[in-house]
Amino acid sequence: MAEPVAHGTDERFKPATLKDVALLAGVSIATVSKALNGREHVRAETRVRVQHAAEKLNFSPNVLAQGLLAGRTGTVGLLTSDLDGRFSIPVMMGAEDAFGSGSTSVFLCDARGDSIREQHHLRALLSRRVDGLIIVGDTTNPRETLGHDIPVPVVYAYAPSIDPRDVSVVSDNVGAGQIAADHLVECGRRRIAYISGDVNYRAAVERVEGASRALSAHGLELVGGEALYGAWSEGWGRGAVRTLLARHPDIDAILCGSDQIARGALDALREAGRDVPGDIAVMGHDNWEQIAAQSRPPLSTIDMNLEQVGRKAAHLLFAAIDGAVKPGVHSIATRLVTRGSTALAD
Amino acid sequence: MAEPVAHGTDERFKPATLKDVALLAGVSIATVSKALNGREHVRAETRVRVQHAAEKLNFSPNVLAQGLLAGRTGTVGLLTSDLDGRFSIPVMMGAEDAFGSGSTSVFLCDARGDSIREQHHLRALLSRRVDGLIIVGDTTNPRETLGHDIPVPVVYAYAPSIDPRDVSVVSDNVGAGQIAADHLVECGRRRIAYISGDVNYRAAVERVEGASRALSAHGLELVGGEALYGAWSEGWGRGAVRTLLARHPDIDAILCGSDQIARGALDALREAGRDVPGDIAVMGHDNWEQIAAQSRPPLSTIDMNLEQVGRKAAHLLFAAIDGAVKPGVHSIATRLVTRGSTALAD
DNA sequence: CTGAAAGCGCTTACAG
DNA sequence: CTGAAAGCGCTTACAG
Repeated sequence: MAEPVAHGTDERFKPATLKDVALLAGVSIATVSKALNGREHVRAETRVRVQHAAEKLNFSPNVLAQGLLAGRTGTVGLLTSDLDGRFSIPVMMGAEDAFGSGSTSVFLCDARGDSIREQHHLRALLSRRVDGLIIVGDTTNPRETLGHDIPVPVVYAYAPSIDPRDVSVVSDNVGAGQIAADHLVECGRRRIAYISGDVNYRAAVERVEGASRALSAHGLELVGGEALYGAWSEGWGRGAVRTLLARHPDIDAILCGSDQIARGALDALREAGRDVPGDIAVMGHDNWEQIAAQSRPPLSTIDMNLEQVGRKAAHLLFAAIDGAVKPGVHSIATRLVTRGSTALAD
Repeated sequence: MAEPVAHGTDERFKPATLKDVALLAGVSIATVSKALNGREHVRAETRVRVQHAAEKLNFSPNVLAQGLLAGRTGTVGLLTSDLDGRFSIPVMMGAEDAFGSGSTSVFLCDARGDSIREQHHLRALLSRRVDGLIIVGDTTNPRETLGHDIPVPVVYAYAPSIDPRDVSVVSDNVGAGQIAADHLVECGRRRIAYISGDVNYRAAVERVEGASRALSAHGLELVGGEALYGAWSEGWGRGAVRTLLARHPDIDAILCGSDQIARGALDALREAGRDVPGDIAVMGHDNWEQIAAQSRPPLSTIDMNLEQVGRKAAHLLFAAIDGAVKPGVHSIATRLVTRGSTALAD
């Protein structure tokens, strides 16, 4: 039985090159290139012989060399500030999916919210001659631009660039608030309170804005006249519910700025002996599966379609690589997901 | 004011090359190369002149061309089957961190658990002449090997390869169970029950095994003689607690196979009127921040040090690229994280 | 239909 | 100390 030996640099054979294939097939490397790339002016018989030789040698073309010639590498950089985040990951998945199913490979760089590290990665990516860049933010708040002296197209995803001349893709948070409020009204609710998250997040404010706008359209307004802002936590959700029940015991729905807040709200309502959805309906935002599906009752919420944000960013980047693209902020529609917490009482 | 025009392929200037720098500095491209790379045999004065020219042209060497010469690209492939997962992401973060802070760039590929897609990505990665590969699994269960006719070194992370001739890095799940049980015993608990997850997961079984072993060392055993296996969900945690309280009302601690299960257990205990940690201590596994820190009380748990798993995988890959590496499974120690749910009753 | 040659951007012996 | 030449692996006009 052979000793299990790990590969070392020395023993490892180099991959076959055009030259090797040419030698084996008994033709020139130019002919091999043409035969393998489906170019015309190659005799069918020759082409087959070359293909056999290539297969036998397990030949796969060196994409670096091709890229050097073509002036295009077929690579893009995905520069995130937060590999950790629940929100940036789905955006990256969408982008990876859009690129990876084609012949574009993506370089992953995590700047960890540090602009020094971002510059480092940016330089490395440009040295590798990526064809374009996607910048994935860690919050919905606008971020500073990378500038306009970068020699390749750039698309900002999730967090838009603060500079309107850049191309950005975001979820439609105003629309999300509207959809949520409309759903509650359709479920027959009229006394709707809003427990929002951290007021410093644009998403928090925009979702409230959308909800208020939708209620106005129905001749309604938020209970208490405005949303309660706090933190993106279950604790805040629980606390806010207690406040709310004391001040407005007759509410029939609570719209929350996030699923985590909603989860806290559900727990506090249950502990206060209020029935959901019979007595009070509850909704969240984000469609964080692990939270929303596991709450009691399961939570109706808004899916921000983050994978779509990533896919759209990828497509815009392709377009920009191929030519000009209209700058500005592209907004992706969100989607209602109904679960038990807003079930109709029929 | 200038019209905001997005870059198109045509108008975009090509990055400067050695030739451009040579022209500007009035020397040959060979001299530029030597000057910029700190090679000797260049007059100090000349070197400075070249450096100035390079700066002026914003020159950054084309790493593709360098790689073509060197036979090394300074890139690695990170092939995951599950970009979605709470567990694979931290592993990837660790690997990205270890590579990215050096001069290695990482290609991200998500196979989405599909072996066709995995083969597709594998081929693409090899065409790009990556120097090595890290395969990140989606569960702790061993996965099939990629084989041994791959021309670059491969390291498996999180999910080990089923083939002992491969190099794998995993968290020490047996050790995790031991640490958890030891902690409960140190907190003065003696009647410890175990609510595990899905029995088909190796991690579930190994954690139980570690806990049982640690208890034996203290002359104890699990309440009921064995662990309760179920699902990785809060619902299972709640249900199992009810069963447990009915059968063994005198337990003083519950060790759970995951934080999610523990979260369910905590909720059920509260609703049954049992005090945690006064009456019963509760522990989880995974240190899933969002769950563990937000439970009532906050949850003591075991951190699986997944970033370390990723970092270790990166270092092993480096070693393998530079020469031979001892095959086998490398196990990363886990770490106790104490919060309120096991606070000492003093 | 086939192949020799030039060239993508770089580095490295080797002459001068 | 400096530069002309060869070569990494490929593709693309251009001769034959």
